[in-house]
Amino acid sequence: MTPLRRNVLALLVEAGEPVKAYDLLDRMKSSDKSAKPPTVYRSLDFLMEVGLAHKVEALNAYIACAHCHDKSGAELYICKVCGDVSERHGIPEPQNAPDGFVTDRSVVEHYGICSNCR
Amino acid sequence: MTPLRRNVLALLVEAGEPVKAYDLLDRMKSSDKSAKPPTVYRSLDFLMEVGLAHKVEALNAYIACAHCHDKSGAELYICKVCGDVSERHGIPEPQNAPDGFVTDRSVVEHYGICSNCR
DNA sequence: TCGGCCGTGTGATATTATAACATAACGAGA
DNA sequence: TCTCGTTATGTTATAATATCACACGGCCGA
Repeated sequence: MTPLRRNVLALLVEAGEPVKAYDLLDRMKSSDKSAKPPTVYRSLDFLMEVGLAHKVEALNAYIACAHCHDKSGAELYICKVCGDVSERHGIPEPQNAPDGFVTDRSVVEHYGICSNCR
Repeated sequence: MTPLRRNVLALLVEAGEPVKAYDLLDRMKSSDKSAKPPTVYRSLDFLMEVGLAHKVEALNAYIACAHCHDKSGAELYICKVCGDVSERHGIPEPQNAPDGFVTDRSVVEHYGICSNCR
């Protein structure tokens, strides 16, 4: 874990909600003016690789992993009002996969309204 | 259903696999040289609105809906080798949503290898 | 000490998507 | 018929997201 990557992770944790790559980049620039897109994308790739971050596919945004202990995919519940994300690990095996289909990676994102925002 | 939209749908159906918006645009250009990005994105938005197409979020690509009879979300099984997509409707309600969370829309995409490609 | 790998710096560019405004097509009602 | 409102489309530009390609430097093991 290098300082750069640690910094990106810290920014994600601090945000506590999905952050766009270029927002992250802007925040990095306050400490490191030389930050450029590859800087942030590389760090994000690394963090996702080791399971410390997830991409929220339907938002093109990134979050710190709230569990930090495995690299399997997570199931995300995303409030469209406040942006809050709840994360669940241990997605059940898909029940109705086509015959013989072997799943590597699942993207599961539920968009709705959380109890605080109703 | 206008000719433009019908054409976009036809191209999606013909492709039979996820297609990128700009690929679609290139194909549209063979019949309509004036096609531009908004042309294709508007048609896609419409088709998704009425349930005739889906966006594959993790690929930034679009497919014709194989069921064509409802506008609820679908569960997709996507072969990383051949690109084939199987679609399932009637996703079960999420089992482990946070208390009081009301889901509007679910994105469920499983990436793996289909039986033909093993 | 050298060679290789890994991480980072840097500039450019590719890809995906939308904004903003203009024009056309069409039907409902005066 | 006229004209108004609504919906669809045309057009230019630009925003937002992501990657490529190449250079450099540090670290570590042979």
